[in-house]
Amino acid sequence: MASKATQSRTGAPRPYAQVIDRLKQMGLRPTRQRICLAKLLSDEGDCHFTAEQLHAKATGAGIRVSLATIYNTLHQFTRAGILREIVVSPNSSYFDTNITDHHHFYHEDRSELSDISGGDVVIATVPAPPAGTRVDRVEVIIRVSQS
Amino acid sequence: MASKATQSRTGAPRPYAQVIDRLKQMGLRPTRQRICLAKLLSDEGDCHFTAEQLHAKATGAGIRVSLATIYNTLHQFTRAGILREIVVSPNSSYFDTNITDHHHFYHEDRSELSDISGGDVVIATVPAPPAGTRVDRVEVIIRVSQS
DNA sequence: AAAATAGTTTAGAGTTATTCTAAACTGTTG
DNA sequence: CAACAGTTTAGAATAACTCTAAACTATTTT
Repeated sequence: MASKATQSRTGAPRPYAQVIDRLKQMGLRPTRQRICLAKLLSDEGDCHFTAEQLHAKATGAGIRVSLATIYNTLHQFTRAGILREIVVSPNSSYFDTNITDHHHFYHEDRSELSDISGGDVVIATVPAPPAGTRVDRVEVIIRVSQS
Repeated sequence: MASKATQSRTGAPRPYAQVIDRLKQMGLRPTRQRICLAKLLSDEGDCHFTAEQLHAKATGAGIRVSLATIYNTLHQFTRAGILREIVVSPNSSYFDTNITDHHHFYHEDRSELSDISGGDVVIATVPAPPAGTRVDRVEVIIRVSQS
């Protein structure tokens, strides 16, 4: 029999079960806010957003959650590896639901990120990291603007 | 005979002449603050710093300049192309006196940038920019930390 | 299933980096 | 050197977070 979390007694589908399990796996108590945000993000598909933008979208979707919780949750999700933080603008931090290895275009005039699909950036040569350090990640950002 | 700006009547060396000429070329009035900052930066050689750091260094060197002017000047110099802004940390913006084509290591634990020399990063494939846009710059940041 | 516990959320205050404002100042031009 | 236009600056303002401590809620214990 399926676990209590993934299937109800009645066998009816439980839309939040997967998300709840995932939160538990990452050691986060499945609170209403975290469940709703995780669901919102997983339903959305690959996307990029700032804390403010997520707050607006959550609020618009009827989720009552404070901006402080948005920030906490974004950082927790990032630490847990289900979100990536991308630093491209001095004005605010972006988060990305696509956690596969990939790079970005940054549209300077629209302040928007878009993914560069899979193997479209190939780095032929990577220098050795300075002595005593290891590489955490290689980031490529292609800044573009209206032509 | 050399221009008034680059050589004095007596033929004595004028340490600020070059810097003054450069400021004029970029359409900026050569004020005491701009002259001193430009001199400080050109004497320093390749380096990376935040606004606060430059302000501290200027103040330490006896240059009386406000933080607001540091910010103004950094942006003017960046617009003029003699400085590059590098966005790597959500906490503050960095500037780079090395304006040649190159990339960076970012030391996450020390919050410090270092240059990756010339051809040490080779990008084999660059995707076409999205329709209607042109590429302003390709940035590679290799994030490293103590190993 | 109530009580106890421990982890969460939140409003609002606090912080930090940066920008704005408007008054004082200074380089340039006539 | 006067007049003008561009600069600088102190201090206020803003924006994006982060912190705090009180209220809340999921989980565990009884």
